[in-house]
Amino acid sequence: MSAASKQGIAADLIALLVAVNSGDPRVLTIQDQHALPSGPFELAHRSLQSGLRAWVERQTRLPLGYVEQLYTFADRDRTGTVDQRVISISYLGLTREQAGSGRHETNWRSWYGYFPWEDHRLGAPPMEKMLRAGLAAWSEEAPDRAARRARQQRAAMLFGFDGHVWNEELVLQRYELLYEARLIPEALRGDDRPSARAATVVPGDSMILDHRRILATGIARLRAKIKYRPVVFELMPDTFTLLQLQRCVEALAGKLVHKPNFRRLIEQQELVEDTGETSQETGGRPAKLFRFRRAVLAERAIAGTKLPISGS
Amino acid sequence: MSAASKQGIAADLIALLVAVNSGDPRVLTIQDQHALPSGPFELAHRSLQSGLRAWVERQTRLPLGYVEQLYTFADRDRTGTVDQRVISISYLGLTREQAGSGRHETNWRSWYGYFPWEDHRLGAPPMEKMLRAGLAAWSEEAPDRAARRARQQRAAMLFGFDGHVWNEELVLQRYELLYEARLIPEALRGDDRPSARAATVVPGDSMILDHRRILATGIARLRAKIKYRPVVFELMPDTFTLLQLQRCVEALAGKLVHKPNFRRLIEQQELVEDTGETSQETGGRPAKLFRFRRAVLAERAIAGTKLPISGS
DNA sequence: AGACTTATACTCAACATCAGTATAATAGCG
DNA sequence: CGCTATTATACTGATGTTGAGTATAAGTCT
Repeated sequence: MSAASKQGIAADLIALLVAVNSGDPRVLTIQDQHALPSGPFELAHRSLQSGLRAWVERQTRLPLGYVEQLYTFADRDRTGTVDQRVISISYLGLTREQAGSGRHETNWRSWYGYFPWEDHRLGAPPMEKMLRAGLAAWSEEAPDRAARRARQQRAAMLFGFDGHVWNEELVLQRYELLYEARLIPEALRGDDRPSARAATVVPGDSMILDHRRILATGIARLRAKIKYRPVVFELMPDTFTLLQLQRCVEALAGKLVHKPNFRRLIEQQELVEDTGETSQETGGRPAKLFRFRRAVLAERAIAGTKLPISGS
Repeated sequence: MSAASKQGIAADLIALLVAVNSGDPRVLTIQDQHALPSGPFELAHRSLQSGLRAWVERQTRLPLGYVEQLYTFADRDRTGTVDQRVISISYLGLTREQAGSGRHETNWRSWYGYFPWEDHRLGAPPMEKMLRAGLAAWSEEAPDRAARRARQQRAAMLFGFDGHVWNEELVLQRYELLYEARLIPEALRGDDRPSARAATVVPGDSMILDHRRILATGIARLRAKIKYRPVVFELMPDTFTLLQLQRCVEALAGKLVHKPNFRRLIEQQELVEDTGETSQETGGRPAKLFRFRRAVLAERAIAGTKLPISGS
């Protein structure tokens, strides 16, 4: 049945590189642009992943620890340009923040600059009122009563309105809802009708093409993954205190966790080992410095680990 | 940084279509070939997923319920052909088994024909001895003692040797291990050295190109997914008994589940509703017939559901 | 010295999970 | 007709996990 199409479609590899610095999860963007770094997939590459690793490490000199494929997109209506057809294969990579020393100038930016509504560490963010109003208006536009109710329910579930619990993993679904509700600029591109001017546009920077969607996919994946795989450690320095580790998890998850339970789970599972040293920079009692037990990657890269992400 | 490569790379959409029939999970293959149906991605398609849906429904007339993207491959060394470079974007689709009424002749085949070692419903399968021996031999080939131990441990964890528990989700990792250990024919392709002839080749049909890897990816994804999303119901007829549902889950998971607990979880979560009818075909006491409550898709397409996959 | 901050250890209730057992309703058969 | 085999369905107790709270230790800052 196969017989691949011969009509020359181009393929781009897009890298979503994440680091966490002082309680701020950041993504690498191209200087002065809201764009993720990307490069073409070439015939010389042995595989997609090795192709990505190759040019990222060459161009940014970042030590790429963990890398995983995110998603492959080729939507006609969401690239902005209509004529050219590109398949975008996106990857998530975890690293530690360093000066971008590659040929191209790069920038680390907080991902909450693009998704301010995703940070619930200090409770519901201030713009939630605006979100709520915008979504309510969109619900009202539904043709009939049933559709109206369905929209309201969907919005409430995703954003935690009306007693629904906030689920931090639904980043992509929330983004897609806002897109559908035309509350973000990407949804209005290439539409010149006067009606295209949105009544409300929600705060948060947008990105070129569908890069903000890729970022949403990556945040969602990472928020899910830290709960059952020891990937947080890829973002930490060699030695760290348990509170630093907790702050890193909280930064990613966008919500606070219960300190005693967090410590219990980390220690129970023997994910870390004591270095014998302590950190004085806590402001209070000095904290033990720990080191990730790399051995667990071999022991249960597989079997699974658990991080507690619950209420504060 | 971007600027997509202009060098005409072809993209294929590959469909892994799954149905369950009388305790047997099956995949749609091309008649008389161990190959998954695939079609080219064309410029006319609005998106990758809609492209896939279009040609699958046109060519097979199957009602595609649930569809999700699996993975995108472009490995040079695993396609068999070296000259041509194709990006394979694979999708998983759930359906109900029907006569393939499309233009191309198709076949439903048990996926355990390709992965006999993945069926643990009756305990460890008979070929496990052979697997064990093959993997032990591979471990011995390691250069030093540490590497030898690492190989042994990896094999034991993945296959549940030496007191390790069998984790049914690690389908892909097991396949990749067997590939690395050269215990499956795909690993020997394009290698004409005499040493390429494997001492042992494990039972189980292989497929063209890297299709067996795609199948492994799909089985793994599905086994993980049924635990927290109500996707099993896409594979069930309109009404069914709880035991039928259980058998379906067991067929997918490749292991038996505890009946009382299974029933409790299904009913507790209100995933199904009573139709009032009963089935006489049980051979014993007639069983109530249930229907999937489609409403839960709206209620918590999102919030999550749980299926108990534990010991028998 | 005393207030404040952070680290670390321990306790308890609520809940989910695992596994086993008991009873009900049918079919098949001598 | 009554027995057994088979399946459906309901209940029970032990165990483990999770969420949340409290108490104490060891520093810094004023």
